[in-house]
Formats: sequence, C-alpha cells, structure tokens
Amino acid sequence: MKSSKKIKREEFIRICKLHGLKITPQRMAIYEEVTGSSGHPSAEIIYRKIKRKYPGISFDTVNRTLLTFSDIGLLQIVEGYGEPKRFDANTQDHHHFRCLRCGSIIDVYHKRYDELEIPAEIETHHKVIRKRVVLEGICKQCRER
Amino acid sequence: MKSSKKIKREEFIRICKLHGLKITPQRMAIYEEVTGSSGHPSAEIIYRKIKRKYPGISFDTVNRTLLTFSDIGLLQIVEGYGEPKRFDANTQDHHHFRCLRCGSIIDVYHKRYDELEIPAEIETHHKVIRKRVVLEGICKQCRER
DNA sequence: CTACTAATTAAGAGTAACTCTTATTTGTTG
DNA sequence: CAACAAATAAGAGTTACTCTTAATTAGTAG
Repeated sequence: MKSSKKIKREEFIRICKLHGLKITPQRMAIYEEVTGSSGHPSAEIIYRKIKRKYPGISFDTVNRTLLTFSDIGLLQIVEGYGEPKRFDANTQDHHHFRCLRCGSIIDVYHKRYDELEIPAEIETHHKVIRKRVVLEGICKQCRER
Repeated sequence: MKSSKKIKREEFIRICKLHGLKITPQRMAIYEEVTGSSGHPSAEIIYRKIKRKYPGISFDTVNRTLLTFSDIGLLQIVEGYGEPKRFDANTQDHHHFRCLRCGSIIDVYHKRYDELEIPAEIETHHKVIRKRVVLEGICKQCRER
C-alpha cells in the first residue's frame, strides 16, 4: 500500500509538470484526498476533510484546485455543474449534447439511445424514472473561437 | 394556431385540476412561456421574459411554479440541477444513477453503455469529449422512507 | 352571488456555493 | 540563492436560489 501511494504521487508530479503546474503541498493533499475518496463529493466536502489535516487551507484553494484538476483531466465534474437549473418542456424522447465551455444544451434525437436497457442490478434496487444520454464537449460556436 | 393554443390551455387546466392545483394567471403565463420557448432556459431567463407581459410577477413565483411543474411532470430539470458541483476522480468508463430526491449518485458499470455511438449530425458539428448515460429516479434508501 | 378558507403570491430577507480581488508567500529556474 | 511568475489566504462580492411573512385570491359551500 505504501508503495502504491508513492507511485500515485510520482504520477501526480509527472502530470503536473506536463501541464506546467507547480507542486504545492496543497495540491498534493487535494489530489490524495480526491483520488482516495469514493462517492462524488462536492468541493465543500473535500474542503472539510482536508482541513482536518491542513487546518490553514482555504476553501478557495480547494475549489480552484479541483477546477484545475478537471481542466487537465485528473477528474471530471459530473451531474451537478454548479450552474442554475435548466428546464425542459420537451416531452419527446430525446438526449443532450452539452458544451463544457459555454454551457449551451443541444437536443439530440437518436433512436438507439431511446432503446437503452436498464442494467438489472440498478432496476432491482432503485426506481428508474428516466434515462438520458449526455454527450459533453465543445460546441461549434466555441470551437470557432 | 389559435385553436392549438386553446387546446394547450385546456390540457393545462386539466392537469392542474388532476393534481389539485389552482389555476392562477401567473401559472398560466409561466406554462405558456415555458412550453412556447425552445432551448433549455433557466428560471431567471423565463422570469425576464414573463416580466415583459406581467411586470408585477416575482422571481420567486416563477421559480416555485417551475419546480411545481417539474413535480407533476409538465417539464423536467436537466443538466443543471442548481446543486454544488460534484467531482469524480474515477477514470474508468462508467455511468451514473442519480436520485431525484436525495441527490446521491451511484456508479453504473454497463458495457453496452460504453459502446454507444455518437450520432453523425453531432459529430460533424461539435467536438464530443465524453459521453455518459444518466439514469434518474428514486434510490433504494429514499424508497424505503 | 357572498363568504370563507386554504392555496398562492409579492416583497424582501436569508443562505449556499461559488468567484473575484488583493496582498503575501512560495516553487522553480538560472 | 536571487528573481519572478505562480499560487495561496483572507475576505469581499455575486449568483441563484430559498425562506418568511403578510396580503391576496381561486375554488367552493352555502
């Protein structure tokens, strides 16, 4: 276990250098916390956990660092985007493409997506009300800039 | 066009009565605005549009009404949930089940989901970086209450 | 048609979750 | 180890709700 932690640390340093980021103790701590924690924590939850070990750290640093990590692909932002709620009165079966830069949502109509089955291990435990495929990336307009 | 609007209005009244909701002019206006607008507006955007016709309406009423509509299935909340950002350091290919009541996210591993193709009309215009299936419903714990 | 009552609304205060600004500190490079 | 650009802490500011309260109103019982 000790050596796998060391390997993880070296990997982290490699990726940071690759992107020209400095290796700070704060970043190290946040990286270790977030890769070590299962679940899908918010910035606030990660901040509270890290604060036990590093009482001096600020929320802003945790949040900013998480966003940096998401920029360089060390983690992803999922399901909650910290953005206002978006409403959709389109009752037709459809899916979405979402631009990671400007946040615009484009409807996707694709029959194969409508026909997706629900995995048995989900269906037996939880009640599934709806299913949707979410594609994420950079939209045409943002690419042209 | 005039008659389809009238039919829509009657349908709206029917659904409201079905759920024991009073027919108020505010609700009517919000319903007409949200079903008439394409895109995936936030509460703020709908509020601004309605305010042109009904200058006296409050943001709170618009927001509350939209949430009510989502409760009774007239519309859905998508992509932005008005919740804190959620981070995921799991780099394996996986998907999510999200509880509409408590907000918990459960990982879903399902090979068929990993193999979904991207529709051509999306791929030609936009850059797709990732794709995910999002199942939504009520989780086991919330059902048991 | 009137009175009643519970639902609904407007207004404004309060809160959560960022997000930005500024002064200070710290990795990194030469 | 000196210089400097990057990163941090602290705290103010902003956005998007969310709640409280008093006033109003839709539905209905008479």
